[in-house]
Amino acid sequence: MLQSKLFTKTIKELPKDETSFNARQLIRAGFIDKLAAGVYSFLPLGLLVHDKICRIIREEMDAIGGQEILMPALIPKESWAATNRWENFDALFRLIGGDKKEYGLGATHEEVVTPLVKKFIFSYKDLPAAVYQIQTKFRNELRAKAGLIRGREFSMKDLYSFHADEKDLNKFYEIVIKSYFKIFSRCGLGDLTYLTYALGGTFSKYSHEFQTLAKTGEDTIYLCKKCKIAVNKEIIEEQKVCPQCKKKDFVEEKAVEVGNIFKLGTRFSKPFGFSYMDEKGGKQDVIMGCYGLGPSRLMGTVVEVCHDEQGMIWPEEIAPFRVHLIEVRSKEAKVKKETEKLYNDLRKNGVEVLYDDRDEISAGEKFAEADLIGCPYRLVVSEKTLAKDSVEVKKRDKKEVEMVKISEVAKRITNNA
RNA sequence: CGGGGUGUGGCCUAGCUGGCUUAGGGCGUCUGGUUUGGGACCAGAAGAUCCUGGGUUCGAAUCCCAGCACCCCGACCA
Repeated sequence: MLQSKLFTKTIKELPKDETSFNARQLIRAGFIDKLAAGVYSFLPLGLLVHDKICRIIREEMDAIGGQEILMPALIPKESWAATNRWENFDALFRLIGGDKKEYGLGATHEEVVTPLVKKFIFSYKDLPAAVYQIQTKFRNELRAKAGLIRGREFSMKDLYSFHADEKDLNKFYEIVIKSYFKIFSRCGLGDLTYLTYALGGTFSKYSHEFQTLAKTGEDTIYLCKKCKIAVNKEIIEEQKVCPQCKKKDFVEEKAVEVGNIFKLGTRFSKPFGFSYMDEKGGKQDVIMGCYGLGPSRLMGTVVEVCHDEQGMIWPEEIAPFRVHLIEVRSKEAKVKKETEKLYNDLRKNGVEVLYDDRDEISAGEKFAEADLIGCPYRLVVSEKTLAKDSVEVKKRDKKEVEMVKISEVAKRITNNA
């Protein structure tokens, strides 16, 4: 993309109505814009990151047999009433339609997905099944905070699985855990994210959270370094030992909850009468699991964790562009010509490039913006580099710069070196 | 929902013990010129319901009351 065509701009001052690092940086760099507390627009750069996270999630969900669907956000009161959540779900946005009909905006979708899947699944032969969606969720938080970490409107991937028995659910549940770790690794948070035991499973003793270590995190977890798993506050207050090694050798850490998975059992299949016929012709309740992961929150978490004083440092797979190509303005037409050529050449090689082709902007300003935006590779073309028939290559997370022959740049960048 | 803080051009802000404010500065924007490897420089210009409503006063951005919005701490978080 040509940066001269990008309608957003970066700003020098931090927004005063935000304190969280992720919101400040993302607003400053033109990735998002705030409309109201906990409600943000995604601008071109931010949407690119968000969509890349979603793409990774889709790939990993598809890989474990998840089938993507899209459910409505406008959910009639009757659906919620079936599980007594119309009255009991504090964070539900409730609204009234023109015909006085009441609706709740989708905060979670068990009440929709269960009757939906029930229409198609009747037999043990139809099980197991797993469906997921990526959709905007609404939660009427009493207090939105921390930028993208806790909004009132946010994106969420929710996967629901349906099984003939508990054993099959348990098997799939473990597969999802592995899949989630792949997702977090690909998003650059692999080393910082820990499976965390939490209460709240209606069918099993525990639910599980995925907690990413971050100094600015709102959660406190207790990490068992030996087992590489953690427990949350509820657990440590109840039993004070690691569920795995049964020792209480914990390190207290701040973290952000980036995912949460539950074994639901029959909690939703029972009220909706979702059962199946087993091999002997008997009627059995369907056993369910649900698995949440928020792309927008994940994006905010990455910013909290991956940055330096100059700006963001996007992990390669979710960066808005792989390369930020900077043309240092020159009186010699050659510089623009060569940079344009390189831009086209890189794109032909499948490299995503943000090309700072603006004529009026000083080199220093371009560098500062490149650091702020945080693409993994910065390429600089100038009279200086062209004198050596080269391009300057710098990785965002490294200090060193390297001169690379123009003819070899595309290879160098695509090779992941 | 309890407690605290903040609200001034698009952004960051000064002014806030009332009058010297025709609301000052910086960023950004526009015009002209100079610059050209780390958010450049000079000159000029445009751009403001001082959050909203009410009150006190000869006079309110400034004081009082009410409301709204945003941020932070706590509570809450299927």
